[in-house]
Amino acid sequence: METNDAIAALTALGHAKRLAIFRLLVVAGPVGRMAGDIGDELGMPGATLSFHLKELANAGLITAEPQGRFVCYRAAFDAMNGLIAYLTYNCCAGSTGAACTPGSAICQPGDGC
Amino acid sequence: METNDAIAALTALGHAKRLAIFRLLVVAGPVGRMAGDIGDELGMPGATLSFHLKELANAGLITAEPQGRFVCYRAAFDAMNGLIAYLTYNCCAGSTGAACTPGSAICQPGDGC
DNA sequence: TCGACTATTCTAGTTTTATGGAAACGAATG
DNA sequence: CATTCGTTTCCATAAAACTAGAATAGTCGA
Repeated sequence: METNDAIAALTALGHAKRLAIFRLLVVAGPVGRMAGDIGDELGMPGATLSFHLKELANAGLITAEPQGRFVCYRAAFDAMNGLIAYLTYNCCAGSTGAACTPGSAICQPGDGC
Repeated sequence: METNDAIAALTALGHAKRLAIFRLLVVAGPVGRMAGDIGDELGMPGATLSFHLKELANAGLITAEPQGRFVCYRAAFDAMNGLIAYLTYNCCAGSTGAACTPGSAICQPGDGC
């Protein structure tokens, strides 16, 4: 992931509503969610939702697939992992000190963290 | 990490100069860098640098330690890892499908990725 | 105490981004 | 074809963020 892509992704995520949308899609997984479904769950007007969905799509963080009248949005997991890799790349100049354990904090429900 | 902390961190990082500062400090590791040192390397005026450093510090992404006339800035690795954990938490509702491998993309120089 | 040096705060002007009502668009349904 | 429904675009207003010169505050060496 290039610097400009990382900036675009971080800018897109640095907003309450967009982060909520993205998290919803991350949890939803590869199945994705319909646009209206997202709007209902997050309680935002269609115009506002569409604006933020476009921002996320432009940043490469989500993808849109029209299905008839509906549009299915999905998180772009490659982009998410690429962003994480960008943030932590060459952490502490590559040394493996205690402070630099990128990814060590990743956990899932039930992991006890 | 709470949602508001994550938003603050992502907003702070979603800016070219701040991301450059943060990456510099991530690579620098626990030793950190002096403020003027950062300004020299990134070529930005003192006032602008100070503004962005404060933003990053407010977001909890970096810490400042005055050392006489100088101020040493360091990346807050806990915050970085917490942010990554927030982004990927409960990915795909916890299933371990191929699309959902949070942290799998993390790599260091020489990893061949 | 003085002057040199480092860093921050003040301040104002410019630019960018967010919001949501209204209208328009496209696809399915009858 | 006409209608309905989900979604997007248009637009004007409102709000927030970026930038950097100038002034200020703290620290060190002489």
